[in-house]
Amino acid sequence: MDTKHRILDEALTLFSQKGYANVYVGEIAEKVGIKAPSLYKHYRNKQAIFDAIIEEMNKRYEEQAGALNINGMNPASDASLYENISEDRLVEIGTGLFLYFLHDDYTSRFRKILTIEQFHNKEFAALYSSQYVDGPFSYQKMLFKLMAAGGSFASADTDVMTLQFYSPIYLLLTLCDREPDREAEACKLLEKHFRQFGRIYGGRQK
Amino acid sequence: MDTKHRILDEALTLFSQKGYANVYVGEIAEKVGIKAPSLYKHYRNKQAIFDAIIEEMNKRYEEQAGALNINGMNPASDASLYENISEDRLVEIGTGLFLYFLHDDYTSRFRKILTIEQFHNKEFAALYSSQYVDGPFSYQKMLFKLMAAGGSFASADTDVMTLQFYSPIYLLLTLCDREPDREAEACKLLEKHFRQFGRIYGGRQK
DNA sequence: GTCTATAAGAAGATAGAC
DNA sequence: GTCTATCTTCTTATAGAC
Repeated sequence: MDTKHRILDEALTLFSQKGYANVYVGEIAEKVGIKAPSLYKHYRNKQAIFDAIIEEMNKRYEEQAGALNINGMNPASDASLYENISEDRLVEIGTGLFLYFLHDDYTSRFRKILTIEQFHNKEFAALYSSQYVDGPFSYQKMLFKLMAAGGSFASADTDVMTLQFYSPIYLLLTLCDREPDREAEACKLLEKHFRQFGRIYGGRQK
Repeated sequence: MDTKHRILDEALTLFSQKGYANVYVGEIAEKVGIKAPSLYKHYRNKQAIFDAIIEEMNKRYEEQAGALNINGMNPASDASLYENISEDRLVEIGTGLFLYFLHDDYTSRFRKILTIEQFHNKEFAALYSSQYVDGPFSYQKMLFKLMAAGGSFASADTDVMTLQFYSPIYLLLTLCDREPDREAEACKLLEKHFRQFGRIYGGRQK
């Protein structure tokens, strides 16, 4: 990894731990193994480093959407995958979503930055909501609609179903961001949630 | 309100909007209507203002517990209130919990500070979890146990029930902290959640 | 591209008059 | 208790040698 990327990487880590204002340029430089002035050969100023992180994040968001098989243009194409779904598959989807968000190297650090900076301006607030509320919601809601259509799931109000399915994932995700030691506890509770959710809303099992 | 308290109040507002590091002593002083040096007659330094906020918060936490009728020493004394409970009462409890946390003047500002500062040190992380995860959990869990004992509610796994009941409140609370404009949307969704939760777990109606 | 030296400015805090 | 003036320190950023 070249110096420019290593600066971005160390800055991302530091910003995610302390927030933008508490990280000094000299601190980033030290982690990279250079002196502060050298850093200005790669980025115009401190803000430019932060902007580059945001930009990189936006780039990865596209890829992430792809990785999660979201296809906003043609959701019907994914239908076959979810029409007939078992309770185990539900646990698998939920756990996958949880562990992906929790452990993904870049995503998890960036989520912490958004958490810290969310009240600073509306852009950050909107970005946070889009990534950790509205995005997962519309994705999950789409799945439930497909599952209901396939007959393997109850066709209750999908908004509420989605809220009840995703909210525990969200709560435990933010809990583990804050206290990583509680991951095992969270996973145990989460699996119980998925099983019970499956019992409540699950229709004909395949 | 005397100057000392007004300093605390303005500092609380500013810290909750920008975080500790982004608020300057002169800024707090300006809001109060004095010059920065005058502020040092009331508090030893900037950190002392922050510490006073934490202390005040701890004091209010006790009162809050009282307001919510938590009686850890003798939970049975509250039993009569919850033994026979209707779906409407459930909505009332949930909405009350949500609106109390969302709008309480001091609580809501302090929650934002905790949100911003939660990754700074373990004390803040523990405080956040205690106030917005473990506290509400144990309170709500106690209620469900009483309700199950009273026969008005299913006696399912109370941990999962509590998670499924409270997580949507938590998610929508953090959403409204971030985007206050979405409060109406959140309340609508929340009521649907409570009704559906009541249908799922509600036993004999009274 | 990295360094040392240093400028420029911001922010916390103190001194001492009123 | 509040003010103006000032000190000190910290932090960003630049200049210019190598």
